[in-house]
Parts: sequence; C-alpha cells; structure tokens
Amino acid sequence: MNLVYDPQHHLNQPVTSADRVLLAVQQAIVEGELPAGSKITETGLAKQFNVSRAPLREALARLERCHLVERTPNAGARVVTLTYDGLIALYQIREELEGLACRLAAERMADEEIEALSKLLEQHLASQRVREGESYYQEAGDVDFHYRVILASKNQYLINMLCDELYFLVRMYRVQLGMNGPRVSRAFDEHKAIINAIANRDGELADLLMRRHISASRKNIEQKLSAHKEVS
Amino acid sequence: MNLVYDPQHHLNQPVTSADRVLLAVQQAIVEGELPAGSKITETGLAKQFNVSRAPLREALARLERCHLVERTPNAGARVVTLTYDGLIALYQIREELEGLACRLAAERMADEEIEALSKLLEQHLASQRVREGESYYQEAGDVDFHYRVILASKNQYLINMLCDELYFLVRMYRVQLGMNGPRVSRAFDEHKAIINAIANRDGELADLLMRRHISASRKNIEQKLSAHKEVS
DNA sequence: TTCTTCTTAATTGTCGACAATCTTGTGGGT
DNA sequence: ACCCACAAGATTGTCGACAATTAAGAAGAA
Repeated sequence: MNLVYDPQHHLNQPVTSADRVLLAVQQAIVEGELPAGSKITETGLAKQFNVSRAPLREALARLERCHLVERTPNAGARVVTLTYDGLIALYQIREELEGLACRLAAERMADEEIEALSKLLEQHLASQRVREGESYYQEAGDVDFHYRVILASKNQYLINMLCDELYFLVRMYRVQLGMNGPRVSRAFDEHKAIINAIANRDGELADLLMRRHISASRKNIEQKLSAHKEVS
Repeated sequence: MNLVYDPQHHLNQPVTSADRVLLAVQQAIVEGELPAGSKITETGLAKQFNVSRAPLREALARLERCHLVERTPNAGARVVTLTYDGLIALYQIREELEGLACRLAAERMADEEIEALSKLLEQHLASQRVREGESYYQEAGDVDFHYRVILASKNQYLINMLCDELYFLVRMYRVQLGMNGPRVSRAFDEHKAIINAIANRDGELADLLMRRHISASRKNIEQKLSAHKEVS
C-alpha cells in the first residue's frame, strides 16, 4: 500500500506527456530532488524525461503557475527559493481562503459528505495512534482533510487556487523544512472541532476555527524556523 | 490621451511574441471580441496574429491561468462562459483577498505612498465631476485604486493572484455585463474612507471597509443582473 | 426517421531544426 | 590590477512538419 498522497485526486489522470512530466517535476521540486534555487535548463530536463522541449515547456508554464519555478524571458527558469517572508505570505493567504472555504463547506456540504469526512478523521486518528509519530502519514492526513474541505466549498476558483496553485508550495515548505508532526494530536482535535462546526452548519465558527488552525500551524513553523536559525 | 487602462503596469513590458499575443487575446476576450463560450482553434488564432503555434500555445496556457479560457486535453480551448454563480464565486474570493491586501497595505505602505494614492483619488474625483457619467473612466479609476492597494500589500502571492489571475475576469464581467457606473459617487466615498483607514494605520478597519466596498459592488451587480433577467 | 458504425477531415500533441538572445570567457586598453 | 569591448558558446524563442487523437459526416440497419 502506497501512503504517498496524490495531491491531484480531484483532477483527471495525466493524459499527455506534458502532464506526466509536470507531475514528475512537481514531485522532484517538492521533495528537493531539484534543489531550491537551482537553474532549470529545458534541454536537460527534456532529455532526463525522454520528451521533447515542447511538452516540457508546457510543464514549465504550469510549474510557474503553482509558484514552483520562476521564469524570466530569454533567461530561463529557476526553482523557487524558500524564504521566511514567503512562508508568512503563503500562510496569510491560506488563512483567508481556507477560512472562506470552510464557511462555504459548512453551508454546502451534503450530510453524507460530512459523515464521510468525519469517518475519515476517525480513521486517521486510529492510524496515527498505531504509528505514533510516523509523520508523513500525518501530513497526508492533514493535507487530505484540507483538500476535502476545499473541494466541499464548491467554489471553482477557490479550488483551483488552493489545490492547484498553492498546495504544492505548502507541501514543499513542509517537506524541505522538515515539518514532521509534533502538532499531531492538537491538529486532530482542531480538525475535529472544525468538522463539528460544519456539521452544525455554523459557517462563521467553522471559518474562525479554520483560520485559527492555520494560524497555529504557521506559528508552529515560525517557532521551528527561529529555533533552526539559532543553530545555524 | 489614451484612457484605456493597462492592467499589467506592474509587470515588465512584453518582450516575446507570446507576450504580445497574450495581451491581444486577453483584451479580445475581455472586450467580447472573442465571444464568451466560443471555441478557440490554435491554427486560427496563430494565423490571425501572424505567429506560429508555439508562442500561441504559451499564451493559451497563461490565458488558462487567468481563467479566461478553459482547455481540455486533445479537445482544445474555449473562451469561458460568464455565469451568475461564477460571478458570485469570484467576488467571494475578492472580498477575502482584497480585504487582506487592504490590511497589509495599512501596515506596510510608506507615508509618501499613502499621500500619492490620496492625491490620485482627488484627481479621479475631479475628472469624474467634469465628465459626469462617463463610466469607463470610472472603471479605470476604480481598477487603478484597487491595483494600488493590492500592490501595496507587498505580498507577492496576493499580487499575482489578484492582478494576474482574477482581475481580467473582473474586467470581463464588468465590460460584458455593462457595469457602467451608477455607483460612482458612492464608490469614491468608499475609496476615501478606505484610504483614511490606511492613513490612520487601522488595518482592521481598512480590511472591513474594503470587504464592504466589494460586497456592495457585488450586490450592485447582482441587482442589475436580476433586473436584466426580468427583461429577457 | 433515428441510431449506430465507420470513414474522413480537422485539431491538438510532439518533434527536430533554426533564429534570436543571453551568458561566459578572452583579449586589449587604461 | 581593473574595466570594457568583443567573440564563442550555450540557452531560450520560434517555426514548420509529422503523429496521435478527437470531432464531423456519410452510410447502413433497425
């Protein structure tokens, strides 16, 4: 059983080679296989993936869309560099957008969907208790929860922005800064409170709780980062 | 003097042919020259703009990014169709993101920037009083105000999302639904109140006022739309 | 007539080559 | 030694052609 979470489960399967290359490069960047800040040469990557430059350029365009590479005309593309300010900026937006998503989800989710999400949480909790501290699983669980809430908002722009554009960056920060979970049990409690608010159709509360949840996550990361700074 | 507002003043000049084609097609879609819902054939547009398909496909990818066209693999691209739900979804996001932008602007704008924006408002007010009801100018002024606030947030993701992705759609809705301004004087008052809150460094109030401002704009459009429905 | 199926045409995806641009390294001058 | 101009190399942007897939239309059966 593969525990690696597919971040694009809401999208269609990759059909074109540009799609395949995109997925591969996305993973390579998120996992750090292509180091942050490194230069990307089209010819190089094209050879590496056994495709022509045409589909690779298509993939690059989409990578730029999800903020994983930065391109300058006639000069090429670089993998983004992770910065403290960038992380803050990212989480600021997440707070607003996921708060909104949560409010909309509370208004629009079908009862069965809520039930299913609640079940999923129980499931994660059980698995987490079994594998105490196994963090990647936790991350997948967290991502999964957020994904479901976002999809439940049924706002297409919101879904695109969060799932297609921002979430790769979120995962990249998590992976490369080693955000393996201490915050596990608290995160689960917060998820639980959020799903309760949604079940009560209390959009306002769900919004507030989601913002707090993300804010807490941000503060947690900030704390880890400053600790890391002291060392280095 | 050309009153047409350049929506990408914060970006570099177009350097590649893909850039030029992108700008042209963006304008064509926003203005309705390429009708909403119509199919886009790559060969056709390529010939129309005297370029090869390669730069045109690059442009198409970016058009998809700003939600002006929808592509399906192996099937081609269509200009987006404007819907009531889409408009609501768009303004929901604008409320959140521009509210955030406004709060950040209140915290981060330099005194001189605030002064300049205030001056710009006075300028718009004067011009608007001269040409009573000339609406496109008003739109440019409104767009300009929002652009400046967004840029002042200094959050790069926010700037990209709002200025590069969503604002073309906003303009498309405005142009094609004939949102010429009745709401002129009230909009100016609201802008004035917002800049005041920013000048007082009251981020919370600036946030609230911007949300209300956009909410009012949305309700105004909703009203017009329902009136339009009664006719047709 | 209507539906299905197959053929044909049109359109998108991909490729390799060339042109335009930027980067690097060398040489000369101060 | 330092700086600037220039040339060679590498990289991106663009092009036209071919392959793969889809859409359109004709032919035939119910």
